[in-house]
Order: sequence, then C-alpha cells, then structure tokens
Amino acid sequence: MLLRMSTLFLRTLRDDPTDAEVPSHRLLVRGGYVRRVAPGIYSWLPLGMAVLANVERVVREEMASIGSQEVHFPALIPRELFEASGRWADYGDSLFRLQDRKGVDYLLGPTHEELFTLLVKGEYSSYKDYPLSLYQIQTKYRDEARPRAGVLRGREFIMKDSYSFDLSDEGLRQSYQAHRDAYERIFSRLGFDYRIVFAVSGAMGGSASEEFLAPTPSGEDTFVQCTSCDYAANTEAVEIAGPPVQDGSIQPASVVLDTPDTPTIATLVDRLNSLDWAEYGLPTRQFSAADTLKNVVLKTHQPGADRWELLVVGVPGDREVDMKRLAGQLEPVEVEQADAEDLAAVPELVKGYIGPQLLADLKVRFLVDPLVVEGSAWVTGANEEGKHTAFVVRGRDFDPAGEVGAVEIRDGDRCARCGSPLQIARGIELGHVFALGRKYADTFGLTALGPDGKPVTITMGSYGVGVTRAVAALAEQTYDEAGLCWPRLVAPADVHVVPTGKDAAAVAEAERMATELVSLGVRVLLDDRKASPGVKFKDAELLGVPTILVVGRGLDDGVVELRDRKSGERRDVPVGDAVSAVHAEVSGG
RNA sequence: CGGGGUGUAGCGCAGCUUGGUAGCGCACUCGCUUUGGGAGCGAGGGGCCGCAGGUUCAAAUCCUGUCACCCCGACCA
Repeated sequence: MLLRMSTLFLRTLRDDPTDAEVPSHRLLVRGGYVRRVAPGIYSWLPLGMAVLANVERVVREEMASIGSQEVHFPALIPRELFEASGRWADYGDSLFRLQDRKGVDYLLGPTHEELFTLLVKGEYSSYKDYPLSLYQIQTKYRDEARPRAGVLRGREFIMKDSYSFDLSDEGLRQSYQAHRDAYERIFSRLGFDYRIVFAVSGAMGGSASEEFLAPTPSGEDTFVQCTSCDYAANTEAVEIAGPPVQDGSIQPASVVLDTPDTPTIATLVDRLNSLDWAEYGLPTRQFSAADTLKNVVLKTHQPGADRWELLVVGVPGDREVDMKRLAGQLEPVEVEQADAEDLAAVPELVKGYIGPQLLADLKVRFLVDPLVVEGSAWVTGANEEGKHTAFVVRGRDFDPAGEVGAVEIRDGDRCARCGSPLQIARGIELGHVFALGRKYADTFGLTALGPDGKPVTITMGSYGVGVTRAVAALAEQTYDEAGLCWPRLVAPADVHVVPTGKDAAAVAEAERMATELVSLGVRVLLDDRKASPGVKFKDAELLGVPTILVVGRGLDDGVVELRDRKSGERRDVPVGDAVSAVHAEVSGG
C-alpha cells in the first residue's frame, strides 16, 4: 500500500482548532483525520478511515476467534420495536426520533438488543441451535445532552455490539468469559493500557458487568483501583473496607446531650468540643466529624410501585453521600433526595437532629454504609430539636435493615480485598461486557424447545466496544508534544518516507525505496510534496506514523536516516540497507 | 436545565469603545529565489461580518429579538 501525500486528501492545520480541548480531539483535527460537521458529529477523512479500518479488523478477527458471526442491522428502526421493550419511553431525550412521509415514527438506533433478539427468535427454535453469538459493527445514535471531547463522546459513533444466546446460566457464564477474553486480546493488540473494572455491585452477582477502561486524564469515567492488588471498580460499584468490627458492650451507655443550634455536622462538632463532659460523668475528649453519624433522608421507588417510600441512610459525619453510587447499588430501585414535603409526612424526623434509634418504630427503612460497623459508637441526633445522643452503638441501640455503599469514595480509602489504599483515577470506557440475563428474551418471547419438548427461555449477554472512541482513546494514550504516535497495528501506515532537499536524487531514491517497501508488504506513506523539510518533518510528527525514513542530505555519504516516532531515536543506515532495516522494524514491531 | 463565553475567509484571530472602502497570519493560485526543522519577495483568488428587525444619509460596529456553537456543571443503555 502506497499513500502519496501529493494526492492524499489531507490538509494539516498549523493551529489548534479553538473548540478542541482534549489532546485527541486537537490532534485528530489538526492531523486531518476527522472534521467536525455538527456537535458530536464528525466526518472521517482518509487517514482516519485507515485507522478506523485497522481497529475494526482487529475486532473482527477476535470476534471470529470466539465464533461470533457478523450481521448488520439497520440504524433506522421503526418505533414499534422499541415500544415493545419499553425503551421508546425509557430512553427519553437521548433517542433520535423521526417520521417517514406517512407520519410513522422511527428512531435511529442507540443500541440493538431488540433487533438481535427478534432476529434470533425468527430463525431459531430448537435447543440444538444454541449457543449462538452474533455481532455487528454499526453506527449508533444518541442525542447526548452534551457531546464533548471530539469523537470521544459523539452523538453519532461506531460501536461493535455483540450478543450471546445461551440455554443455561452456565452457558451464559462461558459466553461471557469468552467475550471477556476476546476483549482482553483486542485491547492488548491495539496497544491500550487498560483496566477491567467492576461496573455493578457485588449484590447483583459479582462479575455480571465489567467495563474496560483506558486510564487517561481526559477520561469521563471515574474509577477506583487498588495500589496493591488488581481490584478495580467504577465509583458506583466500588466496595471499600470498613474499620474492624468492635465490641459494642464496652461502650458507655448512651447519653442525651444538650446541643442547641447544631443542625449541621460542623456546628455539632464545635459544640461537642466545648461541652463540659464532667456534667455527664464522662472524660473530656476531642471530637471530629468522623465521630458523628449523619442520617440522610432519601426516598426510593420500586419499579412498578405507585408510591415513593422514605429511606434513611446513615454515614459517618465526615462523609458525603454519593447519590450516583447509591443509585448504582440500589438499582433497579430509583432513589432521590427527600424534599420538605416528604419529611413533613413523618413529624418525628426532626431536621438536623435525626437519629436511627426511633426509625424501626417509625417503620422507616434505615440502611448504613459499611463504614458504620457492628459495635461502633456514634454521636447522632436524639430526634428532638437541640439534642443529640452520644454513644449510640450499632447492634445495641439501633439495628439497620442492611448495609449499602453510600459514601463518596476518597483517595486512600481501603481496598475491600486486601486493605491497601485505593486510588481514584479517570478513564475512557472502551468496552463493556454485561450478562443481560433473560430480560429481552422474556420481553420478546425468545425461547427454544428443549429435548423434553418444553420451552426454555434463552439467556443473553451483551458486549460492546466503542470503535470510534477507541481511535480517540488510543490517540489520547499515545500522543506527545509533537503530535500523534500510533501503535503500528492501527497506524495509517508503517513508514513515513520523507525526501528532503532540492536534489532530485533524494526524491528518486525515496520513490525507489517506497516502491521496494510496498512490494515487501510494508504500508508506506510517501511525502512527495514540494515542501520545505521543516514542513515535512512537522507533518510527519503530527501524523504519527511509527517509523520515519528521511532521505536527504545523508545521501552524499550513502546513508539515510531512520527515526522512531515514539522514542525519538534516530540512526543512520547505509542506503543499501535501508529497505531491509525498515522491513525489520515493521516485522519486529 | 444552571453558570460562563463566542459567532468576521478553510483554520487561528484583529476591527466594535468613538458608525463612513472588511483586515492580519496560516492555508490556496501564479512567478522568481530558497530547500535538514512550519522559507523569502512580488502578484492574486476567496466574505450573507450567525440570522431577523430597528435607529441612521450610512451599521461588522449602536438598539431589540432570535438562532447557533464552545467550556464547566447536572444528565448519560
């Protein structure tokens, strides 16, 4: 393959486009890989297409290796299919909707569970047909509230989505594992630094959902990783270690304190530290927010229920409640902050002075964060204006209905597996593997007739790779000051041949080498433009082809220069050895 | 949806305060020179100054409205 820059549809930009903030966006635009058409909507130019095709090739190879078969669904989908799954309504504003000339509703597919399920239902009906795995590489549409970061988060993007269909839970487990392994190979081959993180709580079944994240500062997803073991989870699914369980019986009996005007944790702590503890027959000590128990009033909604119910969550006073994490843990139950009206319904809950002691009697559900361990003693509200209670002990003075990870994770929290400090980082979601179960099969009646003549509901897995996003994420993880630095496998070419100088011999020699390299199967980008050396060098660095071969002033001494884009390393090689040297680089890399 | 900002050539920007021929750099075309780190000189082409209305003899500039876009946040199978 030979790309000539004199004819390549490419215009590089000297300046950064002003709307580009993140490095991948800036460099993909400057390097002429993509152009913006509308917010979150991009055109892919020849160099971009080359990179995209390379990513797709790897994805296809690895899908084939686990026996997944490629299909292709329309992006334009009639409303009725999404009506059947309930997602015409559930997807809300994120769905692109349109009508045909007759006024019939359509949508542009944000994902394709419905079509895969129905296709299989239409073709297969016997247990002998399973297991099955299908995939497609398709353009997806989501009307994001705020597209950003160039192609990292677009409204139109390419995704590989696949689905597995199995007769049994064990079959699903195997399909899930096969996909997970394939994804590891895909992201390794593409040259990613990536982490596999838990995406939903252990309560929902451990490994039911995992995300493949590429750690980078411009990532939109926050995740947590252990500094010592390989535990990693996104912040919604993370579990952290609490302090050791304590013996609550050694705590003094609880005592009600006079604490007027202390509706917040800060005011309460000040008050505690100025109390005359001798009055209560107790030794004076220093208190901090961590000694108090904060009880946050929320409300929850069971799917299908007609009412919201109150929920109180107890967390250490020095912690905030992370609503996103909480929502992730409670899913599919919805959760929201309770408002004044909700609180008014239970007058026993005194704002600012709520304690867990009464909640069981009030029939209000009470959960604690695991940091509030059995036997721990707290200062908390006395359920009376201006009063708090000290030495309120879990297991002695109150019994929560259960635990839920609710606190906002901090850098340095302890790993639930090994106890080492956790670290918060940002990453880009490259892929997601998810054991869907029977949700769609139930909805659409996807069953197979078993050997006993009875129908078995199929269980499904759903697996996605963001293809366009992977290109941007790779740029994000590999760029440097001068430009892009593609790993060889995805680079638009193996070698960028740059003739310099006014001497026609350099151009002729570069042409000769390019032709010879191409015949060896090397992908060559040849800068045959009439431009100054500076322009060519800058563009070569911006475009990010991994090997650069400079044919110029060294010719008089019988050498050409071989440069490694990534390391910056340069070495002269004799003209006669140049082609084989490049070929060795390409094969070795 | 909340906060901040910007709309002038393909890209990056000035001009607006104080109304009067629409400019600069890059890119593009032609000529000559130059050729190892975004070359020089000269000559060119390219504009609904976001849109609509208003004020005025005259509007990129002032006024009103409107639309779009960008950034931060909320949201995000």
